[in-house]
Amino acid sequence: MSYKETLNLPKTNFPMKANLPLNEPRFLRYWEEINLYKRLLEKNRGKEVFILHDGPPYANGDIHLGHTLNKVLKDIVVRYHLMNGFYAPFVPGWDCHGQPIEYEVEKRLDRPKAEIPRDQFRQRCRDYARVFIERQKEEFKRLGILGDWENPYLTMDPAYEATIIRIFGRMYFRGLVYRGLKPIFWCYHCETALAEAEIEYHDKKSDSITVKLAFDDNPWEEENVFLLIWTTTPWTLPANVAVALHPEANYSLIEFGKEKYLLAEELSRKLFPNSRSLKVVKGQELEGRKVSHPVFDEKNSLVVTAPFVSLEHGTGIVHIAPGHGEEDFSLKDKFNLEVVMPVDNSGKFTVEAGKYSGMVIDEANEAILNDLEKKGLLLRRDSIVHSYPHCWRCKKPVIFRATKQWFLSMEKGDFRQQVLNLIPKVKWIPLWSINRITAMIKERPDWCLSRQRSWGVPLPVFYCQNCQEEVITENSIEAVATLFENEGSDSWFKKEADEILPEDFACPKCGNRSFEKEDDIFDVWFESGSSHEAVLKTRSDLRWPASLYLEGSDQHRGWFQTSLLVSVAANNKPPYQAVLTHGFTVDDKGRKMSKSLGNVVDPLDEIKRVGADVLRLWVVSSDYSKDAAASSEILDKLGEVYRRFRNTFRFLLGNLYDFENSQAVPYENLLELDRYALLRLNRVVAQVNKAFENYRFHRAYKILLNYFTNDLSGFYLDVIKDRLYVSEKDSIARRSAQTVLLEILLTTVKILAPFIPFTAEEVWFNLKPDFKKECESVHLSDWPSPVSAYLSPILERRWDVILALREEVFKKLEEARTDGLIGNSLEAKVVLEVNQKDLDFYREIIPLLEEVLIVSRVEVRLAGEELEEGEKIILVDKADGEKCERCWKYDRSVGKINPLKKVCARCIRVLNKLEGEQ
RNA sequence: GGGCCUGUAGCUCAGUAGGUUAGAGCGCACCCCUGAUAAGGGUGAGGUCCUUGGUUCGAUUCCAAGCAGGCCCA
Repeated sequence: MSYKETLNLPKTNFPMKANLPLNEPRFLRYWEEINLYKRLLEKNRGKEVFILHDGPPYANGDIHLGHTLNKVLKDIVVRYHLMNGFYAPFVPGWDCHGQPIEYEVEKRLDRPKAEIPRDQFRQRCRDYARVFIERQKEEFKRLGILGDWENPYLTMDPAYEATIIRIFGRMYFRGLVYRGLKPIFWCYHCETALAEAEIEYHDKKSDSITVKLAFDDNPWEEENVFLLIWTTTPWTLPANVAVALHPEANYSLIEFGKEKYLLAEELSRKLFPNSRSLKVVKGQELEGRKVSHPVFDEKNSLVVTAPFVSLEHGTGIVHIAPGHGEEDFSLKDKFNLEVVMPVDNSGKFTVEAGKYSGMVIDEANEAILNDLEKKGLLLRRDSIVHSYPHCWRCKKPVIFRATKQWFLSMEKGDFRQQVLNLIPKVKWIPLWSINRITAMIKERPDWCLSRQRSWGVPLPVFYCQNCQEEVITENSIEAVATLFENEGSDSWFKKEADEILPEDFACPKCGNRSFEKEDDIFDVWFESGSSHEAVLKTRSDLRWPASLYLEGSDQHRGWFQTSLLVSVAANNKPPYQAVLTHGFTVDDKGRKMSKSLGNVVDPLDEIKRVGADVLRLWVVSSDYSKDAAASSEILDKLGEVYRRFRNTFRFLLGNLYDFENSQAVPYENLLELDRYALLRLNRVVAQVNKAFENYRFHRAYKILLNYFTNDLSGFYLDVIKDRLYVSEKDSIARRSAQTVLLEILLTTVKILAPFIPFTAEEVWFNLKPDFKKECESVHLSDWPSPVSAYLSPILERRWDVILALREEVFKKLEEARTDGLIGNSLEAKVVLEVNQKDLDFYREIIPLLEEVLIVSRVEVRLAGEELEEGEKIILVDKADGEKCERCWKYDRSVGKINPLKKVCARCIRVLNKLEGEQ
């Protein structure tokens, strides 16, 4: 006969199989229906504010795993704060302007860009950005990211654009902004500036020349001494202002016929194998000397040193023209070099180039070489095939060319030092992050704010048509800002200067009233770097400064830095109180993800395969302070972890099917084991809370997983099955356990809610309304805090002993199992032989031990031999009596009371009661 | 090439303020159960703590160099 139907077995509709890809969208719809985000803010209105300010992703392409890592971490922070009673709005944003979108739109044009009016082109860029904003929005929502998705901030919003203008004005009036030269990629065929991404590298055959330059103030004892410079661009020689040596390298003065040459020692052996070295000096020693100019007799050239000088090609001495090279330009400040740039838009030399004026650089190349030859300065002329930048449109070689740009100065008004002083006021997580930002601020050059592109916010600068003065005044700034606020920045391209400026606006310098508009737009980093101002200060529900910025470590150069610079320049304060940095996503071998390696994990695929909650579990299981490794195998393993959490919830739910709040047992009346379970729960809550406070989510994850595995599945839930299933439904033994089960369930489902919001909500759905205290969503519930009343050192010490004993007994039971003595542990009887002093303790807890060890009987007796205190001998034997067909325990009473029923005395009592009820 | 960071079991992570046999969860192997069942339980095997030097009575831990990888520069 089966007694199964007389047991209280678990019942629940919570399925074992999650089918997250199919079910998660249901919860998304539900959250939208109940307007969860708004409700959460309502709940905490007026409470302490916590602002996590979202760093805007670029509005291009689908989200990848890096976005996933970033936004899930943010979401956990936000949800944690919301459940903890903080007013924690989360306004997501997008970075909308910029070259990549412009490039994509340009690629899709059916006619040349020049034939399309600027505002129409910009409209296409705007449409393009919109498409991806909508796409990414849905993708982020699908990940379970909670936020104000109805009202995200966009850097292309008119109000946002207006803020950019006003901030620029503030920085300008503070004297931090100036106009200067800087070399950029330039295609003189298309007559346009090019961005890095518009450059293709192809092999090109170039001249490779070695030029002799005499020392102006010959420091050598020898006569006829020349320094040998090497270059592949003779046409840049008119712009020469310096020659650079490597500071650490050795330079050798060698004898060649009647002349003596100076060049890098290791290269001299290659170029002049049979020559004699007269002297060797370090590059450093020659710094500050002057040599004759390669082109203009009346000028000279300064000897400088630079670590980028190559000792692999040429002579180890390079010609420096800050107007035509980025590296060359970088030496400008250190050596106070002039930026000479005698080339116009079409690649023609200007009057500045003297006799070469009017020549296109290619013709000039020949002329310059001829002149060098005539003067006897051209030592060698070869050609070289090297990788050289080419224009993506016309495919012709491009040049580097200095043009007028707008800069934020790091030095004016002691700005750099001001920023450096403010860095320590921010909390940087992890700690090393402060070193990185500090080093970068220390070293960074002036910030070039201007770009020669179409898709962005125009620089609000006017130029007087009469005196050429650059005009930026309070009035002009406000006029532009207001215009952008009302009509967006496209209006800049639709209107003439006089339509934008106030009516009787006159040049402050000459009084003239006609102006031209600046053609350049802002660097997009300036736009995103202004977000704290454009978003936090303009929305009534937000607050400046932000409580936290949370981004990948690359943002030390990017957003962390640009935001800091903008904020200090405009407000004299950092825009954030704390900055949290995370690593990058890599594959399971620690390598970066790339299509060519074939190791890319696509979050959208994984959502369809394993679900967002499993993906979120991956985020949480990774230590974000280093790189996060992902692969489908790693995610599969997290699927296993997920099932542990899920099945435990299922068990908890199943055993509460007949429980009501009114049946809860007061703490004082709980069985000891159940009180101990509450104690453990509270230890876990305390540990988890500490981990959350320090943003150590992977620690919280581990604590919880260990708790579910060891404390719950491996111990408490396993042990109390007997009580739950076998005892009378309404017995105190059962209700005591259920009381604690409910507490465990409610506590853990809340704590796990930020990690796995979908599953937590699914659990919540399966809870009786009675348990939920009218919370329609687990996310609207309050975060659990530890209950100190549940902690008891005495109880804890007692159970340390019991659990240690349990471990020892389990080893013995396993031996018995291997020997074939028992199978199920209920087939066993455990005999403990102990020291006289321990006898009472163990005798007293025999019933507890029988339950905790899940054996049919425990006997305790005095050991026959001498034992130390605490020492014991554990014996395992087959249990006496017969197996009770109801509770499966072995007992001598089985079949004794009623020979027809093979059940034990305890079960008879329950059965009689049940029959009596019927 | 430079700055910052990372490197502990197959995987994800603890840990050692320098000191007996370096831990956990997962995975794996073997076993039990069949009343959490495409579940649950038990036991166990896995480690030159990246490498090499140095400091020390003693180094996975401190120092230096190197290797591998990541981010940012050049």
